[in-house]
Amino acid sequence: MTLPIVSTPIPPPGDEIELLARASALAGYNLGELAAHAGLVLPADLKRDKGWIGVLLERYLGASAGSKPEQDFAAIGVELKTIPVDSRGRPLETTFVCVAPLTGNSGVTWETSHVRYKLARVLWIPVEGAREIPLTRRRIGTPLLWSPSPEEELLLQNDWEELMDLIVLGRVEHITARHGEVLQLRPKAANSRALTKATGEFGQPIMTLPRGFYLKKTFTGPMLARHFLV
DNA sequence: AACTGATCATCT
DNA sequence: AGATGATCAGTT
Repeated sequence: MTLPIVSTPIPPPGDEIELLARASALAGYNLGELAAHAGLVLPADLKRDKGWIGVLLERYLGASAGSKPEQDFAAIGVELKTIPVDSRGRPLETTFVCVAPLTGNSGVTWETSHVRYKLARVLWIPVEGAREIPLTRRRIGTPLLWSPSPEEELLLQNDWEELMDLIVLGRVEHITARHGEVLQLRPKAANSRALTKATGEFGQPIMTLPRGFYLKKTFTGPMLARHFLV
């Protein structure tokens, strides 16, 4: 297996087969090898570069880079997610999905939600994430091209509806990360001083911490496990 | 081990 | 301010 040339931006994949082939070709390489081959300087750790691995893999796979509110592979409708895993392939972190809308939610439904859109088709790439492993030696795992099963989608929908109901009812500040079986709502902000508009208990406008939807490890764990078992 | 709030970089 | 890419680190 040989690494693709990445010194020049590589074109988006034409279809899922091509995308999966590119991702599969990266499996087994470590971050030091991929960084060197791409001519990038690997950070000492991820403390100040939390999205570094995601950006690196975007580059190798031909994702439309940057911060556009679109899927990573818009043309083929696929989202890319790297997920840090332990030695047994279990997730080490929750997975950010998208920012939660805290205002203007009258009439929003699961069918039209950003969560459903983002998760409709995801290329999961596990990456060794144990902190004992130096960043340079952490290896890329086998990719998984995934869509939620009917059961998984129902779990997601139920949680999304529960959380959105609370938001609409002005109870966003009462929501904890325990609400939801598989989806949780937590801060997603530059820092604790960042505020956004929301609706309060009495329907009044309030300023609160921006929130995001995250997939719990109890969701992504079994999802990955099933894949690597089969 | 899960939860929880906080945080970092970059771009539009 | 809010989107992209997420992980850190203390507490329970």
